Amino acid sequence: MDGNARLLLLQQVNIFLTPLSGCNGGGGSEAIRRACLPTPPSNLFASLDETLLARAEALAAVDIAVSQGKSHPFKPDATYHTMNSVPCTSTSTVPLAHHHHHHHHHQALEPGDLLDHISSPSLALMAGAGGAGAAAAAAAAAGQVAAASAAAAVVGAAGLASICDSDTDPRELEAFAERFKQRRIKLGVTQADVGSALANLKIPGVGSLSQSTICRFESLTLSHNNMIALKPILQAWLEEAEGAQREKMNKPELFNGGEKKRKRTSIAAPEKRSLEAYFAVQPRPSSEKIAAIAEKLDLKKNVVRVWFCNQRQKQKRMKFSATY
DNA sequence: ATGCATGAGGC
DNA sequence: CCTCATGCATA
Repeated sequence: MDGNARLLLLQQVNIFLTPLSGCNGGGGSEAIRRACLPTPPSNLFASLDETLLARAEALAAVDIAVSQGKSHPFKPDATYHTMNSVPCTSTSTVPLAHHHHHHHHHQALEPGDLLDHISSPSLALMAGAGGAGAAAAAAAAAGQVAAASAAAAVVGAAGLASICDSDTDPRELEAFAERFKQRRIKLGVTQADVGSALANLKIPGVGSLSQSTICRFESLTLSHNNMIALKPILQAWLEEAEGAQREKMNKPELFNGGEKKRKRTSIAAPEKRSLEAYFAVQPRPSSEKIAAIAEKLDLKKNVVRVWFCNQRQKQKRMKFSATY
């Protein structure tokens, strides 16, 4: 009962100061664009059945012995392509060196958490094709335009002059996220509150969001497109909330009825290490491999499949790397 | 704050 | 079955 309440309170208090949020790195035009890499001609892992799996597990074993710290230089660079060729007012052209905003972790760290970097450095493949479509759809739901421009780069000059969102730049997003959090806290509002309050904005196509999503926005652990899509919405809320701070935002969003407790299967550390090792070798295993892995680790196949999906998603998240 | 999950939209 | 945006349940 009040466990939740306490959690929320903790979240409100969990604030860290921003060292240099004021830096204006306007020259975001040189976004990182790692388009489709030359696909590995042939499947090097073709003969992978027992051998590689075994090796992966061996790696995992070694990893157990070696891994102590959680810090490592690996940065899963984001793979968003900024196909936005709109000549907006985004011309400060001051390519700053990207400082690494450090993503703070909370107090309770798990011992065997993620260490997705046992990988051979050669694999940095990303997909750019499916992203645009899905992003466009998602953006449509959120009432966005940025993704639309990406999906239809050709249409850009056609008839839509409304695509002047000069916020494709990670720096700007980071700065906004930071400001957002600060102001939100100043309003004495929790992430969960923000999420549900969004529905009150009555923006077509925009409903409520969860605490998770707000949190992820603030900590930049969303995809680039997702960040861009959410920014204007959250910005709208922020202004609304600050403007009407004198009022009582009564949000009687009541969900009644069915209790369908979803259960979260927890993958034990050893299994997780193995999965990570497999992932390093082959991020996208076939159905058969997944089945094999699942059996070895004594996990449900679907659990393994979802794990790989989530792992891939993680890799694509907003954790920028230097653009040097 | 994050791990595992669901579902929509696509090939 | 994948990717993506999101969320429930939890550490």
